[in-house]
Amino acid sequence: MSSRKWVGRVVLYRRALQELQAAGRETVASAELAEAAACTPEIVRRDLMEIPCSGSPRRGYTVRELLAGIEVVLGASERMPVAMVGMGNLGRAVLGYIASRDCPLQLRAVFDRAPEAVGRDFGGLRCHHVDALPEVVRDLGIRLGILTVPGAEAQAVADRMVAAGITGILNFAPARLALPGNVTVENMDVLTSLQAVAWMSRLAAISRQG
Amino acid sequence: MSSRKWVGRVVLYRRALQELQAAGRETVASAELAEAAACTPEIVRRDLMEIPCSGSPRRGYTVRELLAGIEVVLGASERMPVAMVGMGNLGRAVLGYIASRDCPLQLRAVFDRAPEAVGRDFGGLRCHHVDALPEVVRDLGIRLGILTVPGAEAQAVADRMVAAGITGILNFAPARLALPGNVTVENMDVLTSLQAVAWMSRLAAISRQG
DNA sequence: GCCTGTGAAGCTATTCACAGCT
DNA sequence: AGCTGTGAATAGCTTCACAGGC
Repeated sequence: MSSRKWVGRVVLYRRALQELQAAGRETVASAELAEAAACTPEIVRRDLMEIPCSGSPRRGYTVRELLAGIEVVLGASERMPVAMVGMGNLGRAVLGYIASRDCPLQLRAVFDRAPEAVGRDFGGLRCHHVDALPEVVRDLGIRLGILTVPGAEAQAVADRMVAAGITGILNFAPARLALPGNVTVENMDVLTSLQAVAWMSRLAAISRQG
Repeated sequence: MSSRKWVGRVVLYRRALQELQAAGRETVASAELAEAAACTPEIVRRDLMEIPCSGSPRRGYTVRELLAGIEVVLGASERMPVAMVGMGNLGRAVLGYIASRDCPLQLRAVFDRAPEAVGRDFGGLRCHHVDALPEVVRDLGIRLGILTVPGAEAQAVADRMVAAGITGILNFAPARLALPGNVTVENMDVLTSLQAVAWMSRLAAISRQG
């Protein structure tokens, strides 16, 4: 039951729990977490069966215990190192997200190809030329990469990432990468998602009136 | 069978077909489209059952016919108008995607709250103050919105979008929006996806060695 | 009374298998 | 021989229903 969907929801539970903890709350019911993750209480309870914790009837789950359990399972305490290639608008925007407090990953190296970007400082990291990717990634033992380069360059850069030892890629380019099966790819395809909302909302409108 | 997943794949077929057409190809097999969309030939063939087209054995599908069929079904020829709120790094990055040739949607209005952004030109559009959202969206008949504001402001801005008549939102803020059921929301949650790749790739590594 | 934990049913999406056409 | 089109089987996820504890 540790599927992609499961992780996505658990990350949302974690986020909600952090807010609850900051607000001083001690316990929480599955229904409340369900609201935060836009799912049902049953799903929440099933998801939490994979987490070392137990809720008590009438009171719900202990915020502190649940949060600790989630962080153990997700390995959130490890601050896994990440590399990013492509420091345009998008790269800099993503940089902002990763710097946010509740991100359990740590950006350790950034790369670009453009001479005006190389050597510059981004979020405290000096931008390397993308040719340095193999050494840097290997030296720092980085396994995770974020791809924020233009679509035409995505495949080539991804190949170099994989050659350097990266096994997980968050791909923002509007292209499906062809990579070995042992590499996990998550696509953040803005154009596809935008067309999907357009279609889904139109569909909803049609089925409502029809 | 016109689900969210279906649209996502059809958009990818469309993209692949455009490239094939540009390259002068006349026919294409389901296996080739499957590769482009990272799925199986069977899925492609089932997906295409919703499209007005027919493949012929031994030759496959006619690129031109299939492309035309997809554009009819997706309504890609309409150039549906879109509004965007939040013109920071992220907003400007997304602007670049939407301007790309194969995006069948048209950005018609952009908004921000910051005085230094309001009045500025972004991709040929003069940035409005977010307070003008109701009139502008209503006047232009916009139904689709892109939310690229910081997480803390996302819910408030989304509420205003919905009040102004928007029924589909592409949400980049790391927060689940609470909106009426008739509004379609697609979440592009960078932090969640990043943690998902981290987990999935770690899981793959464990199951490979274990 | 209220909330958790979970078997069982139901649903959706994908894969298998293969008939049919050119 | 090669590729489409599709019934049937399967797998995965979600919802239903309810027993059990505080």
